[in-house]
Amino acid sequence: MLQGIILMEAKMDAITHSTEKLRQAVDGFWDTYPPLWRSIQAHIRSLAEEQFQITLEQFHLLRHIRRGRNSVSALAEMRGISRPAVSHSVDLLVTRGLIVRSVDPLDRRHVMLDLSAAGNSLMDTVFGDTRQWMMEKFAALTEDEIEALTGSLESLKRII
Amino acid sequence: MLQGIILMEAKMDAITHSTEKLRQAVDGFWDTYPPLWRSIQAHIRSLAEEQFQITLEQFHLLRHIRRGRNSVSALAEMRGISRPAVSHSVDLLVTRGLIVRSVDPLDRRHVMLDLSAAGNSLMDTVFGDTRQWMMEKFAALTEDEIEALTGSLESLKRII
DNA sequence: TAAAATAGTTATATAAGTTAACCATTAACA
DNA sequence: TGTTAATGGTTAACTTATATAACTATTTTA
Repeated sequence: MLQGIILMEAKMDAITHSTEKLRQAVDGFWDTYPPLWRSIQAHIRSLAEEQFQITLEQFHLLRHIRRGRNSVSALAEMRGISRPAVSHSVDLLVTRGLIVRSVDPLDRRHVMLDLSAAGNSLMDTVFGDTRQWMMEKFAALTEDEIEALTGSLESLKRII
Repeated sequence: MLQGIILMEAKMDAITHSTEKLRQAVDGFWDTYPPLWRSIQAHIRSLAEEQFQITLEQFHLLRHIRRGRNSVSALAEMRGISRPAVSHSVDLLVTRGLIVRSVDPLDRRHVMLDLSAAGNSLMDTVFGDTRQWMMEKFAALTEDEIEALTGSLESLKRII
């Protein structure tokens, strides 16, 4: 009986310990990622708006189209917004000549979206520039830190 | 001279190597962070909208006010948006009774923003719930991974 | 003390998002 | 096979979030 209590206490200690580390990771996340993400977004926004007159949201739509999400529904799910919202933004991007709509002959309900040549070159520029900028930022880390970061990103990707 | 060329090649190898790792980290970031952030935002959005009828943007304003960014200008800078945009959103939140405006007696240009009791309790609920949810997600990682993650977050925070 | 800077709001406009209602097409099934 | 249900997308009407420009009030500065 006494042994049982001791074991239980040991176990509770372990749980408390682990919970504390989890909480630390979560709080670290909130301290770090939102500001980092905001600075990346700010960089992209100024590039995209100044050089190409598109908004950040439009950039993200183009990004997803480039990665193969080529229907309104898929984009809506990916961005967590409604289909009408995507439809509307797609309108703007088609008007600006950055994407093209075409009907899928295999399922005529489905509208296929693709980047135009202009859209592709815009993305090459914005993404290439942003990657360079991020690499310069990350270059302030040591080799070990970079490796640890890459590993942590892999871990996170697994649990999404 | 020959030795010089060999050294140079060795150095270029080293640079290429490091650049490759940097690029890998940056690409890993883009593969991981946006979907993770999106899922967190989706969680908060449904909580905030369903239980409290506030938008995600409003939640983030409340979050910054709670963390001590108590002026329109500070919030605008923090969120990377214009002061009128903040001013407008603050109006909505004041109307909903979640924050209170008061004039700083030391500088009467400055409007001080604070969470009301209702605003604080809303944030306790939403943030507490979200933290719990994230801890459950992170619990799928091993102890080592959690420690590596916390370390990586520290590294990133340093370079923002 | 006049001019400049700072903090915020108001006015006006656009983009981005919502839900509801709708059309066209395809799939399901009785 | 012909009706019904489901899917993919758009349109309509509305709200929220954002911008820039112009403004008021206050404080700082030269």
